[in-house]
Amino acid sequence: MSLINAPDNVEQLMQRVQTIAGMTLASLAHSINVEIPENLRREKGWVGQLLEKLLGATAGNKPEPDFVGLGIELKTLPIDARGYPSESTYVCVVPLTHTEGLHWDNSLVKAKLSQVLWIPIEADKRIPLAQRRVGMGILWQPDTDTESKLACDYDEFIDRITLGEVESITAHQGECLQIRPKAANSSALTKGIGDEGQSIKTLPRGFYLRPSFTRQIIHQWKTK
DNA sequence: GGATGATCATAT
DNA sequence: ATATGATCATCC
Repeated sequence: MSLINAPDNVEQLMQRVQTIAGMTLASLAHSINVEIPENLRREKGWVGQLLEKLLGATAGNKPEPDFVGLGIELKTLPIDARGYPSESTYVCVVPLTHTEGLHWDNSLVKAKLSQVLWIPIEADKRIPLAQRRVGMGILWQPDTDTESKLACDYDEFIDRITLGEVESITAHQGECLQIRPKAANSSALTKGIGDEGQSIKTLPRGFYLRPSFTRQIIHQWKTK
């Protein structure tokens, strides 16, 4: 695989983004000697990892934005036949212990969502993976109203976790964000807070952005 | 058909 | 086990 350095500045990053826009996953993978799987069934994160390599993302699996120096998080966005996101977007792991004093302003969710480079990717299952094209990236920041909605969701979730209600949180809660399991399987457990304040073993959870949320981002971009 | 809960690959 | 990259599979 070829080695691509981290971009020095936003302009350089966006120039790379523009260069790959319109290209197929097969040609992009080939350009850096990455093998392309038949489908994503066993490699669900393959597209995201390909884009990280192409654009020089550096965070790896560390809990921080992908382009640390630029404060930019990279997210691929699977786009359906109608031109809108078809899946939720994973943000980061949900803290399930030591949640006292946690709030939006000192959260990892805020750090990651303060500036996101969304890369739309064709994801219609009728298109073979190799032939799917990459769209033009969108450098996005939440507006004031959007950020307060995110903050509201986040703080409510943390409140419930602190109160020992983690096991009764479902994906129905939250306007923009939701909490869902994020684990290798249903027997992977982590430490959490029980309903009597005791330590319990529970499923690891992740924060996700609802498709309705990312749909708005795409919609705003299309109509501006 | 869409959303929820479950799962897959990889690195540390 | 925890974190990243996400999509899959099933149920409603």
